[in-house]
Amino acid sequence: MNYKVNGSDIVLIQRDFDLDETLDCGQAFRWERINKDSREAVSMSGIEFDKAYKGYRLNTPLLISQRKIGKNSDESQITLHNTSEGDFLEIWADYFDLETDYSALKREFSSDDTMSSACKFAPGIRMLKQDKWEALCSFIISQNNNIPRIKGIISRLCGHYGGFPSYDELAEESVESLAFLRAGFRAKYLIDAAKKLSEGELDLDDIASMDLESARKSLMTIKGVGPKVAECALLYGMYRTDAFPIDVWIKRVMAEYYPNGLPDCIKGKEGIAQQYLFHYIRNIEK
DNA sequence: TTCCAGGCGTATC
DNA sequence: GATACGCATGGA
Repeated sequence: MNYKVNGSDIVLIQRDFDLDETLDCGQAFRWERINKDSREAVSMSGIEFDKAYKGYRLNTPLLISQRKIGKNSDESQITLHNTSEGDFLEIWADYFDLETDYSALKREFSSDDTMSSACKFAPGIRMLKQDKWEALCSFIISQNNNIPRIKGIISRLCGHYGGFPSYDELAEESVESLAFLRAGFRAKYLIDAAKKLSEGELDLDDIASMDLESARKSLMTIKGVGPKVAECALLYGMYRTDAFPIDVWIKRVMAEYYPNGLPDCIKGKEGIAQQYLFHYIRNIEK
């Protein structure tokens, strides 16, 4: 992994990484695109950028920007602002999955025509390796819900606690005390998940080490966690790339392109492929 | 007004 | 095991 430390910034040259496609594609809900005249942009000490986001992994904040290099290059300069080399190596390199070669991955996927189109449509998608608890909560909230409202609920949750609450904190709450979230019927599910973890009935590190089927079953003992949410918790929170969440959009993909099942070229990486397909089907028809 | 959103619990057959 | 329905909320 190639990077430069420039004062309090970390600078890398990357292909296969677009901030819009990765941070605003429905896998994480705490990233916000910032304007060029915002307070955050000014704090970047005059560094030029095409696009920039601020957000969090659990309770670590980050400001990240992207600038295309040259006219016809597919490379970008990615800058992580106001961070440290320690946080970069311990948190962000892992979070942004920088050790994975997405060019090679997309070549493999592209032996299938639909996957080839999906990869070309958004070549800068990467899987985010999110925190287990944050991902579980996020996708409990996601059920029968739309992305802007998911973001709103999570934003109110973090605003209330001054950061993402621990499961011990959430376990103390009640449906009434969580009314400010306006999460609807999902509030009781969050509380059930928090209680099971807080009381030690479940342990997300244990679940992460289980075989896929046992991990699914274990997660689904939480009220409000069914097949889809369990699959998302495994994929986004535990980087189980063989997990394949099927929501209304992926159902459309299956019906339209894969009536006879998924292609072999995504085997073992179905979850990553799913991210390209999800983005593709949601945006091509617009 | 009705429909829908990164589903799930429950009742019923 | 399959299918039908209700569920909180808010934007289109």
